Amino acid sequence: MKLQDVLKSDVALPLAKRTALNFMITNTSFSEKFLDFFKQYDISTQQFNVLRILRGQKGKPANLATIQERMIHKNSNTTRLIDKLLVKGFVKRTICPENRRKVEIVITESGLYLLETIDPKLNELEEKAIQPLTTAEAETLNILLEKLRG
Amino acid sequence: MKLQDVLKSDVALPLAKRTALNFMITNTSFSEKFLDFFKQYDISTQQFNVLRILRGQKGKPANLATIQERMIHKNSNTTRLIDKLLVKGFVKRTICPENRRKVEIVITESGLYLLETIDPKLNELEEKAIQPLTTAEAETLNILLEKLRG
DNA sequence: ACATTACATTTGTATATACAAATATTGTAC
DNA sequence: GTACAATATTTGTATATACAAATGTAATGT
Repeated sequence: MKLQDVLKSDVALPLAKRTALNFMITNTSFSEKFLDFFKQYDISTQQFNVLRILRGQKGKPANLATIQERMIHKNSNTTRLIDKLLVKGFVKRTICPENRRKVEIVITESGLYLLETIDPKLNELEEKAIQPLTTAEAETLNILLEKLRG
Repeated sequence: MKLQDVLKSDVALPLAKRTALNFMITNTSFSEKFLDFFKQYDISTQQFNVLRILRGQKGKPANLATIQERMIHKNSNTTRLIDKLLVKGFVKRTICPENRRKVEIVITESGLYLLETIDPKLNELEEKAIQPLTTAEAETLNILLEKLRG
């Protein structure tokens, strides 16, 4: 769908504004797909990301600051996000014995199992999402996105 | 900043996953810029978009359904969003006399003035945001984004 | 040892987002 | 003209996001 169709206008926009709008619109439709996907597993995109970070720790516990640092949206409330995962039994949280200010968070068996269930389905969704692009186009997009971040 | 630096890992990711992650990360840094920008005017990105839609009506009142249809995030609560703009004096809301189920929303002088103040500054921000790309790269990005939406 | 500062997390509060249910009004079938 | 369906918006509720203030703990200087 072209930008003009979304905006219901044929006014020519300057390149910068056009790019910004195209980017936001594409992101909305893109992130909605992932939101819908995770809904069936009753977790949010952020909760999934935290579980993935914890799995990457390979058994080593992570404290809140470490998780926050690696999250895509750093401003969300990590304490309450972990609370949600605790209630669902996907993580364990204990106070760090060496430094009682810190907490140690690890992913549970149940959390690992959830990730294993999600993994192949998510791969499918990702493949499907970039389907409209050829391999070369997708590679170009990656380069442009990294450049855009500066 | 490269994807590996963000993820603090050198594991090679499949193209689809890499693209999805790159896209989300870039969008986060991108939309944060706009969020910060609008903060100084004490409105949200969505509120600004609604004001812009209303200005596009050129005096013709818009009802809620019309606004919602043209919004980028269609799922947000348009009634309460308009409430906020009402309190700030940027819009007026009256019940449509021909069909009392509908409401008629118009932008006020104060709302138009706000947009005129914001416009040039926003243009600057947009220019600055795509600065890392050459004109040709930005054009390519636009094409790829539209393709990606399908 | 005591006060001060730094650190790590939690809590409070305001707003935003998402979706379902409720309300009010209009249109339609009989 | 009354019941029922359709339309348009509002309200309720739950969760998510954003940021500041509060809490509890450890480190440092004197």
